[in-house]
Amino acid sequence: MKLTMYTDYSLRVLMYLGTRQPDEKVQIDEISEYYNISRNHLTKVVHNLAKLDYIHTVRGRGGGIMLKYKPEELNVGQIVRNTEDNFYIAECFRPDNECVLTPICGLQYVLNDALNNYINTLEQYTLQDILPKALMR
Amino acid sequence: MKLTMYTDYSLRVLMYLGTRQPDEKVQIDEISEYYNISRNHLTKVVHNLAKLDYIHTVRGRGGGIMLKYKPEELNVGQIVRNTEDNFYIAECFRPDNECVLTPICGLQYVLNDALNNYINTLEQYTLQDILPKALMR
DNA sequence: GTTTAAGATATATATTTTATACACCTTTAA
DNA sequence: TTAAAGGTGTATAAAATATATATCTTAAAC
Repeated sequence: MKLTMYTDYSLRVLMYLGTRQPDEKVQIDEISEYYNISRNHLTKVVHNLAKLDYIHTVRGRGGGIMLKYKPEELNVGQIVRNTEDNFYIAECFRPDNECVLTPICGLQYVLNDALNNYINTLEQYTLQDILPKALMR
Repeated sequence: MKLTMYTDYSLRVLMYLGTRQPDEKVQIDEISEYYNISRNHLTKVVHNLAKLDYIHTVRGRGGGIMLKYKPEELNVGQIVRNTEDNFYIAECFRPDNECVLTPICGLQYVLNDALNNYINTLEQYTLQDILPKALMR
């Protein structure tokens, strides 16, 4: 059971931006070098974060990215829910489910209950809570 | 975020056995046909369940497998914890972790908290609770 | 108005993880 | 001795995930 790198990287980008001044523009290159992640891959993560309305991107010379909200306004649970796309805990959660038990078994209910508690826990935290305790340069 | 088929199949085998009489031997072939899963693959799952002490296997002619404990004595959370081997939620949980944030960021604590609540929820259920409401033949 | 520095996007490739297949071994009751 | 059962190791396939390549678009600076 693990989250995708996509979610992992999304959180890291937001954390990176969260240590900066609210209106400070940061370049993707800087972040990719800091984490040692390919620039192209990170660009996609960043693009997705912009689509999700978490960050503001500015194209062209002098551009960069910045948080659109304050760290204490960004909920970790929401971020994970939005960036993680695969919540098919077991076969019975998939669209192509072929398990013959599905109509009569109680597993789905139980796994759903657990997953809800997982997300609910994450929702008790904001980006501010997980921010590194040092400025990242 | 999902469990491996290994865990999924393990639960299914236990559920299958749980609908039978306590001392009734069931063959792997029967289960693999019921679920449409390869016999060889299921054999490994079964073997693992035996190692984990959940089932009793009897080799040789007239053999088969059966639950070693009553369904109400088997905890779903324990089963998942024991059959699922990959709980590396994010890179910072892996032995080969290279994330530079690790020493200073609060993500691990938060993800751990959530995972604990996930497992704790599952631990509130027994095999009896998820058993199919019909006998499987 | 051309150059340069930034993000955007589509497609292809590689890597890793997960699942399955194949082949053969061991055990034990009939 | 045979047949029916589980056990085991290795190889292969499939799926999911991550990365690389290449090229495009935008906009400030000169």
